[in-house]
Amino acid sequence: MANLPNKIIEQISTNIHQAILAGFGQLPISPTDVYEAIGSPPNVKMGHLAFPCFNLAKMCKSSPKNIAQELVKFINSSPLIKEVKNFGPYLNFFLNFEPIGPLVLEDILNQSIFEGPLVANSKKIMFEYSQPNTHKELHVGHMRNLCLGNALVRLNRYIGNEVTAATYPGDVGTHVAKCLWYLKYRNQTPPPETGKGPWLGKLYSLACQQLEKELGTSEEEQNRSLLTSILKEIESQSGPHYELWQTTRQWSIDLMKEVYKWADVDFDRWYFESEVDSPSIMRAKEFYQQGLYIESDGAIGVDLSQDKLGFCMMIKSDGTGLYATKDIDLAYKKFEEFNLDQSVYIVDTRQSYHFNQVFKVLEKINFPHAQNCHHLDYDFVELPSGAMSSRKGDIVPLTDLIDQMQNTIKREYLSRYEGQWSSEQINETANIVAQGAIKYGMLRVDNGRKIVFNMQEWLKLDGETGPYLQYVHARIVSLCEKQNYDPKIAIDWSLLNSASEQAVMLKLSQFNTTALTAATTYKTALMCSYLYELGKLFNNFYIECPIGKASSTELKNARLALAKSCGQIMGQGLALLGIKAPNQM
RNA sequence: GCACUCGUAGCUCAGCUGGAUAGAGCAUCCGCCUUCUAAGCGGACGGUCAGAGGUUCAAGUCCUCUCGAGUGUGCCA
Repeated sequence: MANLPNKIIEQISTNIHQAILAGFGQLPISPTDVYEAIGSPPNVKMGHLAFPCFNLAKMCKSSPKNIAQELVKFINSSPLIKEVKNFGPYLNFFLNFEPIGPLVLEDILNQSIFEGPLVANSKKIMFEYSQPNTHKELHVGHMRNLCLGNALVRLNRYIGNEVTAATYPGDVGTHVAKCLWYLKYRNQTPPPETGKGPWLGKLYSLACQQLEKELGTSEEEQNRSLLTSILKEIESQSGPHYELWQTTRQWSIDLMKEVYKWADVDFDRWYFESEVDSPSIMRAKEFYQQGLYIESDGAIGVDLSQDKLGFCMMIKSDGTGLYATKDIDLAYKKFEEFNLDQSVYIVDTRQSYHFNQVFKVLEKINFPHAQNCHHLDYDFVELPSGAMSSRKGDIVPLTDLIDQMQNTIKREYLSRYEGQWSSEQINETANIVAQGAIKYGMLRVDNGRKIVFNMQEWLKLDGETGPYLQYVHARIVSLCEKQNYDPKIAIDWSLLNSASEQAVMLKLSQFNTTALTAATTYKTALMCSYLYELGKLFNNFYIECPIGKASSTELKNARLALAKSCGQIMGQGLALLGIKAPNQM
């Protein structure tokens, strides 16, 4: 059973629906329609909730203004409703906040509001995200994908879906061969004791530059044949290059694991490209024999020109496969292994054509789940100078961002705790705050918009940032501690009657709705702005409503409970974005 | 050429399936720590939502066109 995400609106909407039945008789409008139509008036002076009467007016062939005027007469009194007024075409509700205590805040305080599920039918969804190449350096661009994927996994689990998180590292291909070529035949420096992964990534861009330089020289021919033999050895899993591949591949994987650990990201399944490489060619050949694929110019593939998707090549004229070949095979594997309802690929928008081709091919070869494959595209991260390129070495390494962020946090903010806190605590806090800043920065921007990465901008931590939200949480934790918050004390919710208190309450009631929408529309930015708005409302309440010096103990307790609720939601909301919330900062 | 994405304040971005007076942050300028964390709060300044048509009772939001930016488009991934 799914819980409706907002109990206040649920009650109001049944009330409105009954009023519609009483006032206008049977109309094709359900309580759910009413529930979904309810919104907020432009300001609190006009009410807390609004029901627009436009659709109703259409059904009744009357003006929305008249409908609102009529409908207001049929609204039954309810403990939740203080006053109903018609404002032109709208029916606006002024709420009584006392019942919101037991209805919403107590569920937050005892955490039952987080228990869900929020979806009626749980789906088995796989999110494939983070597809870094081994033998290349991880850069800030990879971070957007990682943050987005992880947040969507967390959000979808929260609303009640059964989620598998998968990663698909590219551990084979010409980039690997180039890197190994340089390492073995050109490199002079020994690998460092620590940080072999980033070091290897730097060799890759040196390799590209070196190969470029040697074009047209006597070395060119030999380089080409070395690259081919490296690739062949890896494929046949034998020879010195294969062994070199194994150890260096592990260096890169270690780096990925380190970053995933830092980012608090866990994968249920690692699909390596090397794992699907040769099976995918076998499968492609079978499809060719079955007549599902055709031959064209010596290559094998599928003609998708009818669908304006050109020719999707599956086997090159030299007999090897491509990216698409592997993705076809992988699609089968995923659904077979996990019995999925839906498979989501989180890959940047440059891959849209590729996935359109792959999904169309799946459809043509009668893969039963073709319709359940979805490419979630997002625009990529670029530098002020343009797109990042590992090949040219024109990237900002992820480790640079993390290090600089942590140093800035320590220097600008945490230095004040020196002597008070242990250096472990300072480091740990810097780590968490850096995580908050980076993740929030990546998640707050809509998927369709590109991010131009500028280090100076990213190191500024005022205003709408992750640390702002973490700060709200830390303040609340400290507040509850200092004022001795006690969950067992009964609260008189009627005492919370100032505008800033009520604004926080109303916002808190919208948490699950936001989580549900963010999860199902794949828009993490919705949760980001929700939490930011909540944070601002809390800060406003914090300034306006003293707790330690409240006029009565009852008022103090009520405010403290409100603050505590806000802290719970903030902590949970940040957790759904994959962001930790420190107790002190 | 064709396809997709984007264009909202000086800069960076919100704006829920069309709904009431388009909102934040940064920057600039004022004010607020002998009171619960000033990584904070309040205020001021700042907009022909790229432009033109259209659909609608209602358009930043939907449709068409124009302009501008980006990406992709058969043997890379």
